Order: sequence, then C-alpha cells, then structure tokens
Amino acid sequence: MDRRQQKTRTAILQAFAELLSEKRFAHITVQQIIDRANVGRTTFYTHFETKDHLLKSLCEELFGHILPTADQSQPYSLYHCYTVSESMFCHLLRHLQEDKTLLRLLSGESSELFSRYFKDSLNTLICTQLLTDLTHLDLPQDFLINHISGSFVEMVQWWIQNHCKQSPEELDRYFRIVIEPLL
Amino acid sequence: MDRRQQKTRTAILQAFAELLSEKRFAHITVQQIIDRANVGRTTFYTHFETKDHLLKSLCEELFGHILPTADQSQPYSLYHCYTVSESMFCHLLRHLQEDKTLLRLLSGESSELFSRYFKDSLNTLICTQLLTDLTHLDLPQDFLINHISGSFVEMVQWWIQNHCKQSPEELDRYFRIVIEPLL
DNA sequence: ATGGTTCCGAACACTGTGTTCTTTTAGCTA
DNA sequence: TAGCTAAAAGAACACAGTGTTCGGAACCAT
Repeated sequence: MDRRQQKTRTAILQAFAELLSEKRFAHITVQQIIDRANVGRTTFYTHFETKDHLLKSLCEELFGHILPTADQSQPYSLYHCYTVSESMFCHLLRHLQEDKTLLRLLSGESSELFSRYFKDSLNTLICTQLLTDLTHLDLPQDFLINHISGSFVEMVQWWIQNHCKQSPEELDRYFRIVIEPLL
Repeated sequence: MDRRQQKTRTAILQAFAELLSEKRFAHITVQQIIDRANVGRTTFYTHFETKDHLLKSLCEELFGHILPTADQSQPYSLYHCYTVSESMFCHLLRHLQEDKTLLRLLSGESSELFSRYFKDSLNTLICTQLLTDLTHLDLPQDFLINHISGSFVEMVQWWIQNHCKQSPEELDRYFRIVIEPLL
C-alpha cells in the first residue's frame, strides 16, 4: 500500500483516538478530526465512509493487537479445575496495562463503545479456547460464557476507573476467586 | 402541574421510547420525535433542553418505577449465607418482565445507554442494601459490589437477547449459582 | 370572561455532513 | 531521472439537523 495512504490513515486514527479520550464520540466532529490529523476533508472521506466506520476501524486496530496474542498463546484453556500458573486473562491484563491508548479509550466518555466490542470479541475467543464443556453446574453454557466475558470486562472497567491501582497479577487473583467456583 | 404539560411530556417520552426501539439514539432526530409525538418544535425545547437531557429523563422515568420498589421492599439483604425465599434480584426480574417498554429499550440498538444507567443505579442500591460487609473473601468490597451489579445487568442483557426464554425464577436461580459462592 | 400559561407554526441563523471539482504533490516504475 | 499515476489539498456546494424567536391561537384556572 502507498506510503501516503498509510500515513494519513494512521494520522486520522491517532487524532481520533486522542479526541475520544477528551470528549464523547457524539460530540466529535469530522472537522476536529481532520484538523488534528492535519488532513484534507476529501482525504478523510476517501479513507472512511462515515464517523461510525472510523470507530469500527479503530476498534479492530486496537483490539487486533491484543486479542490474537491471547488466542495463539496456547493451552491456557481458561482457568481449569487444577490451577495453571499462567492464565489467558492475566496475559490480557498485562497487554492492556501497556497499551496506553486502549486504556485511555476504555476510561473515556465513550467507553461503552469499546467495552461492548471488547466483550463480544472476548466471547468468541472464550468459545474457541473452551475445550471442555462446563455443563456440570446446571447452567446453560452460553450463559456461563457470557457471564465470564461480561465479568471480565466489568472488572477491567472498574480497574481503570480506579486508576489501575492493582497489578495485573492481583487483578487476575480477584478474577479467579470470582470465576473459579464455576469451572 | 398543568394537564397540557403532562400530556405533551408523556407524548414526547412515549414517542422517543418508540423510536429508540427502532433505531439508534444517534440516528434519531428531534424532528422525528416531535412528528410522532404530534407536538410543536418550540414545545419540545421548552420541555427538554437537548436530546441528551431527554434521554436522561427517560431513564429516570423508567428505572424510577422499577428500582425503588426493590429498595423499600425489605430485608432481602441480597442473597445471604442462609437462603432466603425471595430475593431482591428476583423481584427486579419480575418487574422487568412486565415492563415492555423497558425490555424493548434494553434490547434496542442503544441498549448500552440504558444498561449503564441500570448498572449505576443498581450499584448504589446494593450499597444501601448491603448490611453485612463482605470482606471474608480477600477482595475489595467495591470490587465485589461492582461484580455483582455488573453480572446482573450482563445477565439481563443476555436474557433479553435470547428473547426472555427463562422465567424470572429460573434466571434468579442462575444468578444465585454464580453469586452465592461469594457471599 | 379574563388573565396567564402553554402550545403551535413559520421563519431564521448556525453548525455539521458528505460530495464535487480543480490544482498540487508525492510515490512507484522503468 | 523522467514520467505516469495515484493520492492529497482546498474551496465551493447542497443538504440536513439544531436551537431560537416571534406572533397568534388554544387552553386552564379563578
């Protein structure tokens, strides 16, 4: 792909991410984005159809860095009956801690947008990771999966709102206490 | 209050709620609201400062019916170590099942807006209901409360997306299994 | 009935969107 | 390095939505 395209694309995404950590999605205008990205109006619209498409692209960009690493990174296979030294969730938390952009967005005023995307991705991720089925408790499996991914994202939101006081390992411990009785 | 005021106010809220179950908040225009409510443009703006304020009013209106009943309704005191026949959550679920408007909104494309409000309200509600402190597990109390309210709202979303197949009692049972180990 | 409030409707300025056009610039190719 | 091509800039445009202002009509209370 042309170097120019790459440059403007990242400039736009960057500017957009910055703005999102300052104000709500709905209150951000295309004009503000292109001003900050130092890009022409026409250029913006050749790259992104609408502001909504831009948001989607940003989500894919950011979570695309985080989630696949957890996916490939082997038989974490969630927490299991027997304790594993390393968990997928701890892995995610560590990555999250380092990605300042993502942290800002998940704490910004439009955090729901990203949380939603995060949770949906996590949901499918858990489905693929989940080898054993968890029907030993008398609960529907998709309910349980939804509960796990939902709780995780809720925890992350809580963590970020409290300014990330805990270490990823400590947070992982919390999550184990809350989730392990169900596995 | 003047009868006219009441009429237009509810007409606007009603129209807005209808529209919200059809399309996203961001894609709803004031024009559409006042057309459906059969109300003049000026009138709208004397009642509500902006579309955002209207949304807030709608939240207060709808959840104002549901939550206080759970609040007063006595020492459910969450689930407790000893099982109680009736729980605050089951109570909420029953009310929710009957409120078609609320169900539509929580399943619509702007459900995050309502879920967020729901969770925040639930959070403070739990704080007041929570008599005993739950520090016996080695977890911060506010983390635990956040986990409970978050999980509940996540469950409700899951329930509604699956077209409310389960009865409130059955759903309450799910929630007990998931939460009770922590109390 | 009459005074005060509320509603209506049309008009208005203003902001933001998304498109079109021409001119300029930058990257790939040979 | 020259030349072709694709991309960006910038200005202008039509359009849609917002929020306000006005005069006049409809309504409610006393």
